[in-house]
Order: sequence, then C-alpha cells, then structure tokens
Amino acid sequence: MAIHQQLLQQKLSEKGLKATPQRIAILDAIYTLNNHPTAEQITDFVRAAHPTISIGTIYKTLDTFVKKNVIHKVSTPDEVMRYDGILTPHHHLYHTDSNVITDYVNEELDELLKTFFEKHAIEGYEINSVKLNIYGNSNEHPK
Amino acid sequence: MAIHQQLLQQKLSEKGLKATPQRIAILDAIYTLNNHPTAEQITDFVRAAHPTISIGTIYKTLDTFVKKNVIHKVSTPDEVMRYDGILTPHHHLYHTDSNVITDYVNEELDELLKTFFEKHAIEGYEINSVKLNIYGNSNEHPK
DNA sequence: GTCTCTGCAAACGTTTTGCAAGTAG
DNA sequence: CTACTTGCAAAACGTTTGCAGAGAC
Repeated sequence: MAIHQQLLQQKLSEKGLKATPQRIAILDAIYTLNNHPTAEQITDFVRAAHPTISIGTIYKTLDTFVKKNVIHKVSTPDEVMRYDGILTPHHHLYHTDSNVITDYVNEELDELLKTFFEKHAIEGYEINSVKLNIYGNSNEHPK
Repeated sequence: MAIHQQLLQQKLSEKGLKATPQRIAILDAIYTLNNHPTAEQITDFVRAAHPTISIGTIYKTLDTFVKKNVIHKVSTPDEVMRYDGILTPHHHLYHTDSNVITDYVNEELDELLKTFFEKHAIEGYEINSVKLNIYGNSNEHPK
C-alpha cells in the first residue's frame, strides 16, 4: 500500500464513510495511479491486494466517493469514465496520440478567465465553473 | 425534409461519400435537430421518414461522418455521445440542471486564449486546440 | 445490534460487429 | 459491374441493480 493507511482511513471517516478495507484500497488506488484512472485500472490495481473484490463494489464505491466529494468524475472523448483524486480546480491536457490526460494548473489563466467572464456575462446564464480542455500532443521527441 | 436535399447530397459527394437516402436523412437530422443530438434522437427523427432504418446503420453512418469530418463527436458528462454539425470552433455551455448543451462563440475570448498560450507555452506539449467547458445554469427564471 | 457495505449474478443502455442482400456511382 | 452501404441480429462494452450474507461502528 503506497499511501499510509491511517490517512486514507481518516479521509473516509471525515466524510462519514465506513472505512472498509475495500474502500481504503480503492482510494489508495486512485491516489497511487494518480492520472485519472478508469474503473478498470482501479480494479486491476485493487485486485493485486484484494483478489476477490467485485466490479459492482468498485462502481458503487466510486459512486459513493463522488457523491461525498472525495473524488471527481471526469468524462473523456472516448466513452469511459475516469476518476480524479485531485479536488483543487485544474484544467486538462488531452494527449490525443497517447490517450493520456494530464493536469494543467495556472493561476494567471484562471484570473484572466474570471476577469473575462465578469466583463462578458452570458445573458440568462449563471456560470458555475469554467474548465479548459486543451487538446494536443507531446512534442518531446519530434520525428 | 427541412434542408434542401441537393445541398446535403453535395456535401456528401464533396467528401467522397455515396449519397444514399439514409445518409441524407441522417445529415438532415443533425442539422435540423441542431443542438448536439444523441444517436437516439437522430434515430427518432430519421425514422419519421425512414421507419426501417436500423440502429446499426445510424451508428456506422455517424462514425463515417466523423471520420470524414462532416460532423464532430462531442463527449458529455453523462455517458452518451452527442454529435455536432457545426464545424467552426466554438465552446460549450453545459446547463447542469437541464442537461442541455449550447454553443458559445466569442472571438475576443479566443484571441485572449491564443495570446495567453503563445506567451505561456507548455513545455513538451504542442497545443492543437483549446475548448472551454462552461458549467452553470440558466438564471432566466429565478425562483 | 444496527445499519451499511460487499459479492455475485443478472440486467441495462449504448455502441459495435459480421454477414448476406441491396444499391449508388 | 463493382465496391460500398444497408438491415438485422447477436454480442460487446461499461455500468447499474437487487438481494442475501458479512462486517464496521
């Protein structure tokens, strides 16, 4: 278990959730896998330590976590849901070629957007949050 | 048929696609329904004129259209794919309460974003496009 | 002891597939 | 005429559900 169990247990109790071994393992999986894992990736990870955990439990637990605001659900261009353990506001970089999603945080950008939408209110619409989806590719190893 | 058939036919031929009645009807449906219809909504619309069209055909056709860049596929917070006949760049307003998605176009915003990302290149990453997801609700009829 | 959670298996809705027959170019 | 498209049915896929037994508090 990569993250100290007490911390995970505490996190669950804080939200009024029973700290079962399965839940601790699932939360650990999300934090350890870190990069927006799918339910399947979480299952694979958790099964290493809990071979008998069922998919139903995984989904129910993830659902509970989302409802209790322990994690977020992220929709992706392909039709699989992903889960995100990072709750501070951030944008997403979609790596089109590798299907990887990384986080993008930039306060200056957020400030810019905030100012823009204060000046340009959308008629009849109240903005709750603004998230950028940035599509592109790694250019680390150009051909 | 809401949109003149010749135009639809032409649009298909341009992309090297055979202009079958089914394809014309599906394209018409997307343009007529207009606001990011689901495959189901498209099917319902098309069945009014083509009662025997099969769901398989709808999906295959939509897929072909996306591949040939006749339409775009839009992923949504709930797990249904939607299709978009408007190919000019635009952002999306997610109406959380009603599940409606409307378009948001603002050149000043796009200019702002372009300038921002020119100044703040993301290391190792080449941006292809930037799309805003704006979440919120209508405040037209406040309680 | 109570109330919630787990595991299992069945069901669900959406999307994909394989194939034979049909049709646009 | 030929290659692509259609319709159909079956199946794949990710996810949800119901229920009986197990476990956290």
